[in-house]
Amino acid sequence: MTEEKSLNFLEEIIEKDLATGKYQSIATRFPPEPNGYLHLGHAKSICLNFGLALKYGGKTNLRFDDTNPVTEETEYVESIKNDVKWLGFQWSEELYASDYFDQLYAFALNLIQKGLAYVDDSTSEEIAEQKGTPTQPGKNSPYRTRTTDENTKLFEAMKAGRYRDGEKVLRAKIDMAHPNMHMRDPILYRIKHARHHRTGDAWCIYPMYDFAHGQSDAIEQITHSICTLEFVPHRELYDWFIQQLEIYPSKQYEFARLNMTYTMMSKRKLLQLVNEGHVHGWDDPRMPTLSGVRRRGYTPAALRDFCEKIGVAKRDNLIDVSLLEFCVREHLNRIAERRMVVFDPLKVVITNYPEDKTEELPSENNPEAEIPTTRTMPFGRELWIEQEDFLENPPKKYFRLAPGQLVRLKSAYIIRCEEVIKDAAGTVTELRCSYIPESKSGHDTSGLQVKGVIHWVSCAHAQRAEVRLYDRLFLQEDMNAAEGDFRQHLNPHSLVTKHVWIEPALATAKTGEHFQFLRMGYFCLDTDATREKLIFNRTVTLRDMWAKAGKGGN
RNA sequence: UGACCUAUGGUGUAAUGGCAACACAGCAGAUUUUGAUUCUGUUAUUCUAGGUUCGAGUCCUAGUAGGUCAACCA
Repeated sequence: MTEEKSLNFLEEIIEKDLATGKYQSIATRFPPEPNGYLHLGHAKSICLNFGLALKYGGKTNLRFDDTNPVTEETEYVESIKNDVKWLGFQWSEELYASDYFDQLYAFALNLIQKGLAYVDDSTSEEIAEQKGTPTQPGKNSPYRTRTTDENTKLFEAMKAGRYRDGEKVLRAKIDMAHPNMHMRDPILYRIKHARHHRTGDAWCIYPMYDFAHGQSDAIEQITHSICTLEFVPHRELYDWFIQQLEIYPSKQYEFARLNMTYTMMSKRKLLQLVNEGHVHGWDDPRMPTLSGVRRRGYTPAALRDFCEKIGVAKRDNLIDVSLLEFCVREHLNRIAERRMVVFDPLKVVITNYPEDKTEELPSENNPEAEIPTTRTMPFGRELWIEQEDFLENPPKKYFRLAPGQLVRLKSAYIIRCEEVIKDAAGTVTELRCSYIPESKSGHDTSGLQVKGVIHWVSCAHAQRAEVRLYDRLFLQEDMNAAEGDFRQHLNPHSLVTKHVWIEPALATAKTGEHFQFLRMGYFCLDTDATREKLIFNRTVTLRDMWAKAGKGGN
């Protein structure tokens, strides 16, 4: 299989840079701000940055962009490291923008010396006023003409803590009429008397993103600094600092962020969902966070495959969530062991099966496995089957149980429905069936051809468990375009809890294991589960052509 | 009424001036002790108008549409 994969635009740039000898090897970085949990959008960035370095034999740093002490916490640092590792990537160095505070301060002084930065006493409102608008040029600040000496002293005083928050800022001196708003004397440093998660109280001035990011890249000699499209206008500033400071010329490249149908990726709004109790936490299995999808049962391999499949480009996109589900199913189909679980039980009594008899019937764990293994399932006279696997008046191509009709109990026998028992209200409460002894799975000499195969559990041996069924969090396909408050688009049925009957083998299920509940979907043990109370999350449903055709009823 | 980015099936992504392809989704069929998986087939695509060229999805110009930019956030 000669797989001639075409290159994405970043791979093309890198291959060219390597071919021309511009770089001997490449260096990328994944630069999250530790102010929240990572989500699927970050996964795309992680796979990109680490994937590129892996492919071209380079390195990737994990760098925390921690220049704003009031939003950042160590808790987030730990969860981010955990998520990156879980996704399957190993960073070269763990670094922090705050590692460079001394260096960044020196850079600022350098700019002041060159007459390219000044201390401004304007209020934030005044500075906003001076900026102008995209269609109108800005105005120079009255403090723009301060001398180098004055600026140096003032900036040192800012650092020394002689001013309150907001009293002064350090600004670059560029061009207040520049067509790019980011070039209109951007703020370099602001005063924040706040405790930083790593540097504590050592600093009361903190660099802005634009004054920290490119320089951090330069310090680490990042060759390809890859970020999302909204940073395109920042690139000019990024290059300007590097040029004026005469430091390593890292280059910034931008790609389109991930958008997914029925999903929202905004950190701020996700935080709102958590804080307002619409979900049960950052790791709620309905959340698009990595901790959420992990708990739900998505695998790192499936996520990496997904990131590979969605590709990388510069145009806005809205990825169909069914592609993600496809990737998850494809992986789980290979690795998940099969189990039988009855969600809505209907009792079946096999009238010609001895009351005191129990058989241990082998059932294959995974038909996809190279080396097949089996477990045994106890079979007895009384069984639970799924309510929807019986219909008193079945439509044309209904392969399941109906009065007088045959079905196979998976890995067991073929049974025939002989009698339907109902309660006073006319609800079916029990089926009395006969089994065909010669139809035993693996030793079938009955010669019967049965189209329908259903799952079951033995009443005498089945155990209880809770099952949590998840559906999309939002009803609107494109949440970026959704009108009104995003919360009004929440799906009220995104979580449905059921109490089900599980086969005995499931009693020893462990966290991190993946199962396919036959015909019901892929499941994993939830982190809330205990030995006494088993709880399973539905990771994803199975494809279901029958239900899709609307023939499943209900 | 500015600057910048983008425009290929329903959704993504390729095609690097030379036969518009791959995946998902959809539809149809075969196989199947999961109406799963697997396999086969199938529907559907270059924003518009000019230009360059033997030849344009690709290059140029203009238009149109969508997105981004005016935090002491990142």
